[in-house]
Parts: sequence; C-alpha cells; structure tokens
Amino acid sequence: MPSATDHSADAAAGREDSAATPSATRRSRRGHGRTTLADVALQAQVTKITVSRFLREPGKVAPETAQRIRQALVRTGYTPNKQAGLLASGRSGMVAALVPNLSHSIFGETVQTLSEALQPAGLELLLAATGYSQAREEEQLRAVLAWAPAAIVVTGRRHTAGTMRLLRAAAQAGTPVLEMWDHHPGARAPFAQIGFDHVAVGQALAQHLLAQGHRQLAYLDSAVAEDFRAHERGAGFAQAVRAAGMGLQRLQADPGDPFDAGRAALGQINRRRAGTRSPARLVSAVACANDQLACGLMMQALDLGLRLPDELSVLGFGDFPIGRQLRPALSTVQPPSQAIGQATAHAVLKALQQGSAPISVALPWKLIVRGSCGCRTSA
Amino acid sequence: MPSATDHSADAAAGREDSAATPSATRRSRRGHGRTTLADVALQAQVTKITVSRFLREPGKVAPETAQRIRQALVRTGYTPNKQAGLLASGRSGMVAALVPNLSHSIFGETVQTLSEALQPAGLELLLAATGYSQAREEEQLRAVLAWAPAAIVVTGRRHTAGTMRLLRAAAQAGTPVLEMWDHHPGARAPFAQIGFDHVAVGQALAQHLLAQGHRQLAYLDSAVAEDFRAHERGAGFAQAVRAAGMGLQRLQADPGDPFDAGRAALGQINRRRAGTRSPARLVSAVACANDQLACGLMMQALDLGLRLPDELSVLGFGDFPIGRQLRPALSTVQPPSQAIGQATAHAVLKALQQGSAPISVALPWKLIVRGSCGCRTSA
DNA sequence: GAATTTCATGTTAGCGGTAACATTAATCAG
DNA sequence: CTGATTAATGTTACCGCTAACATGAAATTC
Repeated sequence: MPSATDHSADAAAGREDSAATPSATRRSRRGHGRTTLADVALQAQVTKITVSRFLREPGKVAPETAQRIRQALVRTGYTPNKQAGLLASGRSGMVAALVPNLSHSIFGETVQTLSEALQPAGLELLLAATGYSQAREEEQLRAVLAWAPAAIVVTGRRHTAGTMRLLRAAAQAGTPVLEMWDHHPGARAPFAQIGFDHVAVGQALAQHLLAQGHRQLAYLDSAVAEDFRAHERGAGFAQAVRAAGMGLQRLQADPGDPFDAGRAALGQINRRRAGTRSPARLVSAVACANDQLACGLMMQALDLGLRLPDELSVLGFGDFPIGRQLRPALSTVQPPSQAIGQATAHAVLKALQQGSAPISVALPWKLIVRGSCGCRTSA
Repeated sequence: MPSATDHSADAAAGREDSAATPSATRRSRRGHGRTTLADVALQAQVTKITVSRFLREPGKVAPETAQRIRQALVRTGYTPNKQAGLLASGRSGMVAALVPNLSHSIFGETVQTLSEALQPAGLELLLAATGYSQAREEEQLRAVLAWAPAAIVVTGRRHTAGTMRLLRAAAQAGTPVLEMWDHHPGARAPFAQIGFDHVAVGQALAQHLLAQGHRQLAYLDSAVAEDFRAHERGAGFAQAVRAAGMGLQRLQADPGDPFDAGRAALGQINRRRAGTRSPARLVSAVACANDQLACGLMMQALDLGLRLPDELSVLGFGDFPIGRQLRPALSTVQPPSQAIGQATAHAVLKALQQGSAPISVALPWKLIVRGSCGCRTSA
C-alpha cells in the first residue's frame, strides 16, 4: 500500500510553512478514502489550487512544477471528483435527455449521436426513458432537474402542463431547453425545435400514393396512445387524401408486438369498404406509422399470396434495416435520426456559449421508394 | 415574478435573531440564481438543516414546521441540487454502466430494465457506449469514474489491462464492480458476474443440431472483432461439433449491415466442403452469431428457392422480434436480457447495503425451437 | 534603478448541501 | 419536584474543488 490511500488530513509533511492548519482536534469523520487534490498537492509539494490549475490550464504552471505534479498524479492514481468540481465552479457538466424509449427504436441512434457529439465538450448525457408517457416524462424531468443539467433535451413538443411549467422555469433561469424529433413550422415555439414536420411527412406519403393512382388509402396508426408524432403523420396523410377527394380508412394497431400488429391489421384492410360515400372500392395502399407495422403487414400479405405491390402498396416510416431485406423491399421514410442528435448537440453547445435565442432547425427527411409501393393496377 | 427568484442572500427578513449573519461586506460572486435550501429555510422560518431533514426524514420534524416548510417549498419552487447533496453526504447516487451499444441491440432492454430497477433506490444510471471497443471502454470508464459512481457495471469480462487496473482499484476502494452478460463458471472471477455461459450456449446449439442428424455444420460469426461473446459461442459450437467427430465450417460475417452480411454468407456455405478429411458432404445447418445474421441468411436462402429447414437449418441468437415473423420462423436462443438488468440492479443494491462478496449469478437462457431448423433430410 | 507589468503560486471564501454534535424545551420516571 | 430521556431544532465544520483576489519574485519598461 504505497501512497494511494495516504490520506493524511493536514499534517504538512515535507513542508514547514503550515500556518493555516488548525492542528489536532480535528474530527476526521468524513472522507471515503479516495485520493483527492490535497493528496496530489502534498506529493508534488504545491497547494491544491496549483494542481487544480494544472489540470485545467496546464500552460499556467511552470514546467518543473508541472513535471512534479504529473508524477504525483501518476503515483497517487488520482481521479478527479466532478461532483465537487462542478459544484464549486457552478457549471453542471450534464445534459439531460428524455426520450420515449431506447430498445428497438429510432431514438437509440439519436441518443448515441447526441452523446458522442457532447462528449468532446466535456458534457455527459443523463438519459431518462419516458416510455411514451407524458406523466412519466414529468416525473423523470423532476428527477433529472436535481442534477442541475446544463441543458435539457426533450422529445416532441407535447407535454403535460407541469412539464411545461418546469421547462419554462428552466429556460427562464438560463438553461437551454430543446425539443427534438419535431418541428412545427407554424406557431412560434417557446423552445428550440430540432426535427421535422410530421404532418408534412404524412402528406407526402399520401401524395406519393395518390400520384400513383391509388384511390382508396389506409393509414395504420401506432398502438401507442402517446406517440403523437405517429398520429400527426396520420393526420397529414388523412388531410391530403381528403383534399384529393379520395377514400381513407384509418386503422389502429393492436397493442403488443408491432410486427404481429401489422400482420393482424391486414385483416382489417379491404374487409371494410373505406369512405361511405365513395364507390365501393378496396384499399390499394397502406401507409404505416412505422416500419415494424409495415413489415408485419407486408409479410402477412405475402404469406397470404397477395402480389405486392400490385394488389397492395405499403409504406413505412423509420427506415429500419429489416425493411430493405423484404422482397419487395419496403418503401419508407428515412428520418434524420443521427442528424437530429448532431444538430441538437450543436444547438446545445451554441446556446451554452452565447445565450442565443431558441434556434429552430428543420431537418430533411427522405422518402425512400423501393418495391413495396407502385402504381395501382387492380380495380 | 413572485418569490421564485427571490434569492436574498442573508437579510433575515421576518426574523430578528440573526446573530450568525456576518452582515454586509459579502461578495455575492457565485451562485446561479436557482433557489437553494437557504431560500426555503428563510421562507419557512427555520434553518437549512431542518428543511434538509424534512426532505430526507419528514417524520423528524414537527407537524406545524413541516407544514410551513411544505408551503415554502411550493412557493419557492425548490429543486434540490444532487451535486451538492451527494458531495456532502459522501454518497454518489449514480451507477455507471458501460455497454457496447444501444441502437438495435439486445443491450437496450438490459439497460432499460437496469435503469428502471435502480430508480426506486434513488440511483441514476450513467450510461456510456463503448462501440465494442476495449480501448474506448477504458476511456469511457475513466470519464465515468470522475462521477464517483456508487457502482460500476461493465459488459463482459474481457477488458484491457488498464481497464482491469481501474476496476480493481475501484473494487478495493469499496465500489462494487459487476460484469454483466457473461458468466464464466470455471475461474473464480475478480468481480461479480451476472449473465450466462456463452460457450455453453454454443455447445447446446451444436448438440441440438447434431441430435437432429446434421453432420456438416457451420457457425457464422459476428463481423465485430471484439464481440467476444459471439466468438465464445462459436468456440463452444466448434468444440461440440469436433467432439462429435462431425464437420465444421467457420464463417466470418462481412462488416456492415448484419442482414446483408447474413445474405452474403449463404454464398460461402455449401460452396466449400467443410472439414478436409471428412467425406465431401455439404453443410446442412448453420448457427449464427445473432438473429440479424440468421434472418439475412434465411431470407437469402428463401429467395433462392431453398426449402427450409429441409435443405438448410438455421439457428440464431438474441430472439429479436423479427425472427418470429419469418416463415419458417427462426429458431433462436432467448437470452435473459431483462433478467440480467434486473439481477444486476439487485446485486448492485445488495452490495451497497452490505458490502458483500462478489455475487455471481448464472441466469437461464432458452433455446427456442421454431421452424427454421429440423431433421436432416437431404444427403 | 524605481515603477510597472507579467508570471507563478498561494490564501480565503465559498458552491449547496449534510454529518456529527450541541442545545433547548417538553416529557417522563421515581 | 428533580434528574434523566426524548423530541425538535440549531451550530459548526466540513465534502472536494474552484473563483476571486493577494502576494512575491522575475522580467520589462522608461
């Protein structure tokens, strides 16, 4: 046991000028044995602040001193304590991010990119999953605020009143608040928005299908009640279909495995005639809230012997890897998952440097046309 | 602007007995405007410690005082500062977890479960992705140690020497260190292990196939060089096959999209004869390092018109949702992803309560036999 | 060569909380 | 009614680190 745990409170071993030490009568009740700056300082025969300086601005200490400190650091195996450092400096070192979930979802990529882009700036990502629940989001936000995050990133722009209150208070106190994955062009937003317009995506999907001659369309919505972005895409889709005077069937996925839900949904399509007033035509194209639903639906269709896309066109959302593997391959929307993470990190850093006004960034998504949708051929 | 930002440094408004305040001459250079315990205390006409006590042990303050404090908390909109609290109490409030990655992987579920199981205990999860790189793992560990985590969770048991040194130092300093997703039965491990034996999984896969009469087998390994667990499964598989005197072909997936890699791998199988000395038989069964490879391989096989499982049996690993959707459905191994998260959380809490010796938990995995593998029928 | 600036390091006072002990009033045993 | 508990709150001294200011020596200026 060399000097690693040599945590001698004050005793200025090796130095004589210890006027400041109140000597003896000290209750050494706290401290957990980890080496601290004081230990390093003792070894290097300087004071704490010099070591602290060396760590933050190495150029500001004399070369010989630096050398001694460097040795002392190695010998003691010092690990800084961010908790203490950040408390003292008033900074925070953390960015809080609230996302619906991580496993098997598009958010994983965004989070990973965000985390990686934040790290060079010395910012850690404090992650919390809301499970697509606004109530849980508020809870998690409360918990996360206790870390005094340097910035707060939430997913989407629909929150409970309590969440909004907290966010607004944070923003007023100077903490940047960013909403990602969504971008509402109209209303001037209270916070920065980094994402894209999901209504527009829905419209684009509908328009693509309408242009191909489809006249009876369906939207298969997510089973998750609070997946607002999926609902918005559905709303955009419906609007465009109605504007074109075509028939629309709106479907709701079953809860549970979305692949299974997609399979199950096929049974709903075509069975019911869509649009009461329109002639009794069958749905020839479905847009789905996500690729998993779309894949499930396609696989069921293929299993039943339907010819795709002739008898049914399918569109997804998310550009999950599996979509490319189906035959025909799934046409889908590629959201800027990574770009969102990147842009959010950028916006966070910018906002922290110069308290700029909420920046809004609309990022481009892409409609990827593969084999699963095509011109209507069947009546 | 009511009292939320009413951050009057000391001025004992409403009280006269302020003997402790050094009055005036105070440089209010620091502080970031957030309300602190002192603000609440002032409002409630008590001292900081009483408020602090109320927050931690509400039973220990008098009912009327509690009432006043409660009001003051609401009025000021107080949010505690964990940084400060934890520093003062010497606890940490964080558990660090290092995982290979999050997006589209089995670790997402483990992480989510772990996080949820830790929260009731007031522990936040500090997450870092290593990207399946040992070097990066060491970096991330260093960064994460600066938060003085209450416990450290790493994935797997293969680490760089530097990582091991850091982990051992942490363990010696009393910080529980846990390795998850792996469990090596033989050697007594330096740290707690919570997972399962991947070699055994490989053996079981081989044995299952051998029992079905397959005599030429292949293992399609992951393209990720540092996915040690996949390699171990391969080693177990190989061992069992050789022990049975049957032929083995070992394949390496191409880097990039694992579905594509799986498709590409099919071309390698059957083309080469496996095992130089064995009679020139063709491979009739493949075990894959993960479900994605397996699905890719299966889809390619189906596209080429092979009859599965008659002409080729396929096994995966991971039990990804997509596997159930293929026809035939993919036989695979269901790893205890969530159980690992749960058990790890449990072990962390237990170790924190009573500094118990490293607990090792071997969790059960399950071979899920679906349609993609069957008795050998072709020569 | 005295005054000024720069450089390197030190001193003091916190950041916002909490542990440990101290104090005071109220309750209790005998 | 007195001494011993108990209950409720307060005081002091930190946790480990850094901001701001202070100091003293060397380098620079005029």
